[in-house]
Amino acid sequence: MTDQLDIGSLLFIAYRAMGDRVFAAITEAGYDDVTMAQFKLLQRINADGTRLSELAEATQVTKQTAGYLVDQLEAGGYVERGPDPTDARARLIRQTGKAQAIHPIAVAAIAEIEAEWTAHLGKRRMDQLRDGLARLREITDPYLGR
Amino acid sequence: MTDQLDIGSLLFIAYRAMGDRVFAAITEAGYDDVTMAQFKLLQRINADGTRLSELAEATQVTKQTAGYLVDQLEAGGYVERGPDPTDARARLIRQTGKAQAIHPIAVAAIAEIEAEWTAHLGKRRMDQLRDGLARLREITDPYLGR
DNA sequence: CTAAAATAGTCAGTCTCTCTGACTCTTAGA
DNA sequence: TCTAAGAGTCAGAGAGACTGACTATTTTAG
Repeated sequence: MTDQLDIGSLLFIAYRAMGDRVFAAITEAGYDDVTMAQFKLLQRINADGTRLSELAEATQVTKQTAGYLVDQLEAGGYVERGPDPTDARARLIRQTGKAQAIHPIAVAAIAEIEAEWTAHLGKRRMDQLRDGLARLREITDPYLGR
Repeated sequence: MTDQLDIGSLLFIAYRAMGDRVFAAITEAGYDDVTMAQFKLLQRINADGTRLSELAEATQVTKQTAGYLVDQLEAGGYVERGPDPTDARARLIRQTGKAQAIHPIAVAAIAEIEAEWTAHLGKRRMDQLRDGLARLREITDPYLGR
């Protein structure tokens, strides 16, 4: 059972390996008050601002959980809540400059890890892996039905 | 940022999609007292019995966390703790028949999801995906250095 | 046009998982 | 032998996730 893992466990092992290292890079760069859960949420906020419900759906947590994480990000100065001009019930969550500064750090860490993975798998297999995962997202990302 | 996700997020989305469904299948089959965290641990117990430290390392949690989960699995009748004949400090954790009965349910659920994924990607791309992930495990699974 | 239903978000409470730190018991090494 | 390392447990704390109940606004149906 240990040697022949299912594809789900294989996905998790790779995800975890990358996630831990990207997160470590961000922490080491001085952003040590952002947690993994907060960072995942941050990644799903787009430039025009994103609603709490959308973030909750994208990250597959309840609105309450998303609200809890946004509270913390707001307290840390990473996001701002503003009104949504099209709907007075809703509020738009936007990244601040502080949050945007994290982006290049994450990108650099990801590039480094991807380079290691490419060195191990070879460029062709790495491209196939990325392509397969991107296509799979079409049927596995609930948020893509937005 | 939402449309062009990094490979880490892509891995997570696919993992989550599979994990949720396998877990739902197990729950629906009546094993509704097993949690996701417990199931992940269960998957890493091999036929000869596995030490707590090994489980902790394989699932990337502390020994305390692994112990907490094993306590619950033991209370639910899914695992048993026995002595390790080769080392009196250690104990071997073994799956009971009840835990083994979960296995075919998980396998069936995984097969169903993989069939859907194969239908979407095509057999060639699916095989490449599985192959890529398995090879990646060589450098991303800390437990493989056992 | 108004009343009912749906949607966006918050507040309160709880539970699970995870961690750190301190401890015991056993084994292995100098 | 006796000291260091390893296996596991106990205790305490915090993060993140949930359900349920609530307010305010928008949409839909009659």
